[in-house]
Amino acid sequence: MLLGIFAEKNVALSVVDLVERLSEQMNKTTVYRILERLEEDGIVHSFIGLDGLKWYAPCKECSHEHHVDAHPHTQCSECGKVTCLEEEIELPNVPGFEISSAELLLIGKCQNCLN
Amino acid sequence: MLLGIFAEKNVALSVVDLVERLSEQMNKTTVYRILERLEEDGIVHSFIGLDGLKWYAPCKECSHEHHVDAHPHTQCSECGKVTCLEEEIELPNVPGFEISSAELLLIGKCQNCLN
DNA sequence: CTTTTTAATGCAACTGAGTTGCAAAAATAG
DNA sequence: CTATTTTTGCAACTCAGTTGCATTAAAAAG
Repeated sequence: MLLGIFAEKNVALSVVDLVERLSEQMNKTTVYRILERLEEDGIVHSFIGLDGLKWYAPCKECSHEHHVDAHPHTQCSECGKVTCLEEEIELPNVPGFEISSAELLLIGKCQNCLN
Repeated sequence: MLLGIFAEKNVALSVVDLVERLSEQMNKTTVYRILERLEEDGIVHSFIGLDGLKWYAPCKECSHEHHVDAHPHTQCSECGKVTCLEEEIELPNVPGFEISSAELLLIGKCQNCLN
């Protein structure tokens, strides 16, 4: 039922927002716990936004075993909107560092705020 | 004087760590304020780590006008160590989104923790 | 040098996201 | 139906980061 909230599958929601929107249906703690489980099961993925808040979005190709994390997110510095981009990014090769996942956050202005 | 703490210029420090290390020399609030000013002046840059904490590192080519933000950071998921990488990354072109800066966080295991 | 103004610091209280412990409720098993 | 396990709610807590205000230090003006 929680998943139904993600109307567009490439638009992320902050936990704060999710807690707020679900406040009449379930407790804050429960929201946190469900999201935790959904992430473990590869249904959603999470990342940290510009402001340090945690954001969630539905996964397309993730599983419990493998999270396809290397896709970028955009966050509008004006309205705060966060979206997932389709394309995988190419990660740099870092000697002496074994990359397991990556977060690329692109900060800028979204279509709406560009006017 | 605060800047002297950044021993290696490609190793980032969390604000929590900075506050702790400077606790006998200055107040927590002062640390936050100095870092804010240093960032405005292009002396350091900040970003959000894996855990949602704020990290700072000295800039190499930043100025008040232009922050060269598109370099990746690595964070070790075991020991938490954060480093700045030299190379700039190539940002994807996102239609309808005007990118102003970017944060790429590579999560994985550092040299020390790989054993 | 002294006064006035401005900027930098300290302190305490606050904010708000996220966590924890424990009890109550619901689901599942036997 | 009873026993066990899982899920939820609630309240209290933690802790990074912020804010307001008083104090001190430093700069500028006279």
